[in-house]
Amino acid sequence: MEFTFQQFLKEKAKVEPESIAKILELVQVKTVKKGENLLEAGKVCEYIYYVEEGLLRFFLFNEDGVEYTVQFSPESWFTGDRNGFYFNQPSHYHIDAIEDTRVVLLTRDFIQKATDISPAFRHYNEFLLQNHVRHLQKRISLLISASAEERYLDFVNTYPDMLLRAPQWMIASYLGITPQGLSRVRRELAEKNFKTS
Amino acid sequence: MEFTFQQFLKEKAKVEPESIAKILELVQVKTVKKGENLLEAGKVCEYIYYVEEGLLRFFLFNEDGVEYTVQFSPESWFTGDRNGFYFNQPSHYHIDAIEDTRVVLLTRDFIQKATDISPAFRHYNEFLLQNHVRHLQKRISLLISASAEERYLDFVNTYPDMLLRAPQWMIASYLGITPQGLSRVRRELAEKNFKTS
DNA sequence: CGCGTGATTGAAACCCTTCAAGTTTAGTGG
DNA sequence: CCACTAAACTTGAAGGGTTTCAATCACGCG
Repeated sequence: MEFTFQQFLKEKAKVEPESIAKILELVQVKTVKKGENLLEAGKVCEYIYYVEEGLLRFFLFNEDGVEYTVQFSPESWFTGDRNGFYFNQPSHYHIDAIEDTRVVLLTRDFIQKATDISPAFRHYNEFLLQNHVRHLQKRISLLISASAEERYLDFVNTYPDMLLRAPQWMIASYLGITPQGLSRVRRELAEKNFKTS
Repeated sequence: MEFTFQQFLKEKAKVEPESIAKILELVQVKTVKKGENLLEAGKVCEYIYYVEEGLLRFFLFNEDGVEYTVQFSPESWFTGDRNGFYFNQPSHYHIDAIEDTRVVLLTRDFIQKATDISPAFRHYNEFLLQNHVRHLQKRISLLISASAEERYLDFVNTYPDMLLRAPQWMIASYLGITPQGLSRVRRELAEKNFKTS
């Protein structure tokens, strides 16, 4: 489950071995308890977070006070308001811990230095951003064209363990439906599977 | 209306004057007539397109053959399947010309060279990607939380001239509603405005 | 003129929400 | 470890927004 930043640098980003120690010197680690907050709307997002262990949620409130979950970030994922971070502007988003979580904090300065030190890190950072775009585009396609049931099935496929780790109302808020709506979708799927099995 | 790639490099990207000629040497210009195709699903997107004049549409078909417009690209916008382009993979998307259009073709090789030649270009390229992310996030927020009417009003605000340039059914497919749905939204808004004026 | 495409309108159907209960589950203090 | 409470989940009924289907209207173009 756990996947440290060091492992990430070595195995995923394939950072040059001689650079790994240099990069690790530059980061801070922080632990937060379940329910604690890492970013709130109105503040500038000062870090990109790498999740070593635990689970974070990236979300926002609309003007009626209703929550919308934008992203779940389990182990080995990055999160943060990349836009507010990049443009140095107050964020519209919140980040909370759904479980006790250990994160690595990446500052603007860190990313500057790490991309200078390591071409592999620079490339992987670019890859991450491209991947993020791909993820967002898929989400838009689903929201435009798929029913609540289809979106739920896709979610289960993409995040198989999230059902066990996040409450259902958060998942509903990710899918863009109400908790009651999700409850019904699940019941209907259960009935279908019962009939066909 | 028209905004050439040269003007873009100079005024928007603020490319170093001595680099502009070098960069311009590396690009090709292409013209397409209304209705012609620049990219189709299944093929690898070989170019990022800069629109000097005209209007392009970036869209996809779902499995039922229904079209969904992902993005409109008028003058001075970039388009292309950045993901397929970056990962060198077949695209899921199509790009068609809605009007007679003149585009500048940017290859992978070009972007590599231009970012080497000009730090300003590299920065602006990164800025574009970040901006793209911002745009996608806003679209997701709207799709999750806003009604068809709210999405339409936001669209009119963002693309004021698109109503005159693109047929209504394309706009509907961008908003994630049916052409009939959009027609009704427009009628209801017209009735409201009539009452309050 | 006649054809095709796009826009509009009406009626019925459908998906999902809202509101208002209940039921279950999880956490807390005794 | 149990009892209590709050939060999460489920369920039903009614309602709203949007789609679907079908018909009609409007317009540009060969």
